Amino acid sequence: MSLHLEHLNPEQLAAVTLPDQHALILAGAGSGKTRVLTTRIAWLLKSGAVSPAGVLAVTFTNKAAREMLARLTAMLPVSPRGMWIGTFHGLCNRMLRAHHREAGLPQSFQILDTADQLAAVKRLLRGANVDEDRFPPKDMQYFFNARKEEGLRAGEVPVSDAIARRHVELYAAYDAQCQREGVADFAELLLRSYELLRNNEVLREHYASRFRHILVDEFQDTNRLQYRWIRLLAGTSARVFAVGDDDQSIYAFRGANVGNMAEFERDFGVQKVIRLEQNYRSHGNILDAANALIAHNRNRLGKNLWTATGEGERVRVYEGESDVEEARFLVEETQALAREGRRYADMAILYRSNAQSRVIEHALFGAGISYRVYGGLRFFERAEVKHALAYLRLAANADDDTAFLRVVNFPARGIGARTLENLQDAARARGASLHASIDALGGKAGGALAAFRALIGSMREQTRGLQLAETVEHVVARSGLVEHYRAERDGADRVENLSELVTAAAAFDVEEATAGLETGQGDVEAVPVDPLTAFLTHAALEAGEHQAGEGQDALQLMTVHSAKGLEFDAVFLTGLEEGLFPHEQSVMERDGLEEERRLAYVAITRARHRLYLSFAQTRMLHGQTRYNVPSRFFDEIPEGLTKWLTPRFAGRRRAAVPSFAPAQAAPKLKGFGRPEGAGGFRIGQNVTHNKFGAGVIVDAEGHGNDARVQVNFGRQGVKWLAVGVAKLQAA
DNA sequence: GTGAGGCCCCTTTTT
DNA sequence: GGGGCCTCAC
Repeated sequence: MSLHLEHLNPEQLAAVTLPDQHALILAGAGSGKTRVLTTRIAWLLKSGAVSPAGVLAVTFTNKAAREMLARLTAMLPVSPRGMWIGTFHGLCNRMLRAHHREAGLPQSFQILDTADQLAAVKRLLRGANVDEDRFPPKDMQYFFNARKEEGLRAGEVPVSDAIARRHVELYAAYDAQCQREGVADFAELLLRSYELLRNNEVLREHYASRFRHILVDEFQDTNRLQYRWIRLLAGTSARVFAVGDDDQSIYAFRGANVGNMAEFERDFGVQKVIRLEQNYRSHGNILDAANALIAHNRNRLGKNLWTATGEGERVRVYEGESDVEEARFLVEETQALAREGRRYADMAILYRSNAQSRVIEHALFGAGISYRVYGGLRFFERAEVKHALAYLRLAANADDDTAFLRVVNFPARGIGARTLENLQDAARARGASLHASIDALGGKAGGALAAFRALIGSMREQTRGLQLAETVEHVVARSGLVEHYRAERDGADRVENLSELVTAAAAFDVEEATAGLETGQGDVEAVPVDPLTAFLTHAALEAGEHQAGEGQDALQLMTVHSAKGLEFDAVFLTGLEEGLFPHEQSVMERDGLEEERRLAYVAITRARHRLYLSFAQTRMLHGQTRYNVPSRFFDEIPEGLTKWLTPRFAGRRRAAVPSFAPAQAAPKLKGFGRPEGAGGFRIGQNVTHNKFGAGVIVDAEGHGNDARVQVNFGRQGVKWLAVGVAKLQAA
């Protein structure tokens, strides 16, 4: 076994070879975090401190788990089987399947993804006659998940007023509905697994004595419940090795709690905090820009990245007149880089929000540059695939009401809203599932429902004993989905995806997916595995890689969030405008600006050799033109590190431009379409005012000297000024 | 019961 | 500008 310890720097080596104790590793961007994590595991095994079965390593994404597994496999002489390596949800799922009885779940319980959960919540609210304007389904979904992530069941949530009481009642009803239907949402996987360990001493002791070493990746992204789960699992004897970077915490909005890092230090009495500060990715100027920016955050554990690779090029800055101009610049510049011999796949265009990609895509498409957009719908989330999966879920468990409602009338088979309302009433009255309540309805509607029940029944019968792929093929064929989509104008892709689903089932390795689940007879963790359930679980927990364009030389487009963990030779960080980045809605939130700054930090540290920052004076967003002020983040990067490709702020007196300036959406031009309308001024023009400083005209009315213009002065506010009175000057 | 057109809203995202 | 959802007309 070759660990190549000689290639590690002193801090990395210290982390890898740390004696038997808890540790917190503050691993800066590009500091070799994954390498340290995997080498640590290999070192523990090699030194005989632990056997593979005593190791549990947990990550956030399937991708990170796969990466870790691949590196370990390459490093170890033996297969890493026996170790528990996976995502929080994957590991909790595994535990719940093994101990489903103790956890109070059916062995083949189904997992609701976010969309399934929302559908289930809507159904609940409608059934309970809840006013959806007062209790929006999305808000309720958020409420349930937030409580679960705090580890609270309905009975434990403090109630202060009537509204809160209603929330809690609905929370209880939602959980009861899930329980009745034998389904669990994502947060439930964690909470149920946590409760299982908490309430069952035998199991807790079993796992506490099994896992000697627990390693946690991206620790800054853990939420409170995940942290408590780790604490419980570690018990008093396991050692926890937590790796994270508080400066890269960008998921507070979905419950991540950076505070877990400090809490971990305290709760576990961590003796050793190791900082990995040498960056192996970026050139000096890029790193200095990142460091200078993040230094503006107050709440930091403190860390300063350095590099031995030299300062490299300056950070290039570009100002466009419009988003279209900015996109044109991106096209020209990436083409120029390509001519110099760089691969498009080594360049990335990053943006704050997905809506920004459209203009860029349009320009790239026009120029014939092949590109790949990350994010968006993934394979198992596509409507047609989810429909097919719903039929499969019903074949496995006919009481799955979410799946039932999804396809009972898709393709259309004459079962309308009225019929379903009646059926739901009947089911509620009996406390039974929809499927089990079909007999309650007679007449024509009852007949159509009975036919559907027969279809599901025959799917179940006829797939008994078949291989997984045959099962999927049979169910897809009988569902009528293929005929339905064939008849649609643009249905070809969907038909294609349905056959792709059969292929995915054939390629699905049941053995691998369930490795270690079916252990020896009498083993406490043993669990019989049904391939269909394994496949459906895989579909829910791993929505599928973004397909298409993998491996070809395509320019990479993605949000800053999805760029985390990746690196590129050249990075274009676009749309650096107040209101967009930092986003106006974040600026309002507590600690929101700091998270935006960390986001910018993550973006900047993705670049190896070359970094571009760009912004535009005007941008079309949500169908309206907005006139923007450059991002305050420009003020936070020392001038000496940058090189402006356009005149610095194009004549704007940057110093006077305030750092808080929510972007203004300009109303439709009120008879003010001509460029020189209001006393020589035009919308979008930069102006200065003696008292308010620099600003930009966002609206106007009237003509000549009677005209009034609305000016966005950023922090000084937005003012209407009479052109004839206010001494406005063109900037 | 079904499909077409109107209306609303609009960060970030993994499991 | 555009996608999802709802209402309305057949």
